[in-house]
Amino acid sequence: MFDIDLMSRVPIYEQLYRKVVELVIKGVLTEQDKLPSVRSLATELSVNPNTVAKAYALLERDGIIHTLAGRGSFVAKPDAALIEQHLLAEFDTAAEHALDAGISRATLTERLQTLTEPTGTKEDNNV
Amino acid sequence: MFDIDLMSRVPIYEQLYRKVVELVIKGVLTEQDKLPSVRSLATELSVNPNTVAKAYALLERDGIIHTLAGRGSFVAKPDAALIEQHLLAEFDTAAEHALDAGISRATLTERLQTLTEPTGTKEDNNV
DNA sequence: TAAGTGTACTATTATAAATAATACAGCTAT
DNA sequence: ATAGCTGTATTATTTATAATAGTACACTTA
Repeated sequence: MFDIDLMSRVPIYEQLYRKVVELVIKGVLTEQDKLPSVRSLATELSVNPNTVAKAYALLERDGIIHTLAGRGSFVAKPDAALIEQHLLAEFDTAAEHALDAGISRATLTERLQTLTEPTGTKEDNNV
Repeated sequence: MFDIDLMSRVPIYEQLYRKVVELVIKGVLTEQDKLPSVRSLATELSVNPNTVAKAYALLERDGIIHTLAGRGSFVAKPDAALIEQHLLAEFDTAAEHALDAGISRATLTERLQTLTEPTGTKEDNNV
């Protein structure tokens, strides 16, 4: 579920951050879902509790999760607009790079139509 | 020309690598163009010669540039197909992430049409 | 009260990028 | 030939930061 790559150049705490964001985006984690405790997740991943705590702190800072002292961390009300904005920005960047390199808009448009539909990660409610 | 960000998390040698690739893609650097010498570029960037040498070694390894011992480093025959493949792969990834998040294909297609034309980096031969 | 929660703090270790200082071999122009 | 460029290679050191380790505190729940 929260599998990470210890060999990656991107820090573990950042991998965890992205993983949670991804799970929220895909609807696997929804509002008020409880995240694993800092200590339990650290144990599961064979990682230091501080590392998990750092990831949770960043998620809290960015409003992805919220924390109740002594109770745990929970998924906050997802800000769909924010997430969409982020994904569109990444899309724009990639598209602009391609355009700058001389790849035609038509080529990208065609390509866009051929991409596979999303896989059933969102509980298959997209029929 | 080869400006880099010393504060970035991405290593200087990798920034240099990407910069050269970008300049080749945009046509600013073309076949047989001579790159600055390891020592001169290192001085210009206030960076250690070893760092520039590492970037050049990677560029050589990937066939972006070639080296004549004692003469210097020169831009190799650009493999346009390879570059295009790389850019399209990045485009696909960004698009798929957006689709996975529930953003519609139509939204992305529309967005693609509104993106600005490439700026005049390619010597304005794109009229 | 006991056990679990997040948080905070300091100190230490591990890793990798970057630096520093040389040395070597090939080319080029004088 | 020689001086001054080129790229390359090597070793050691410094620096930055991620990750670990250990502890303590305040809160909540059973």
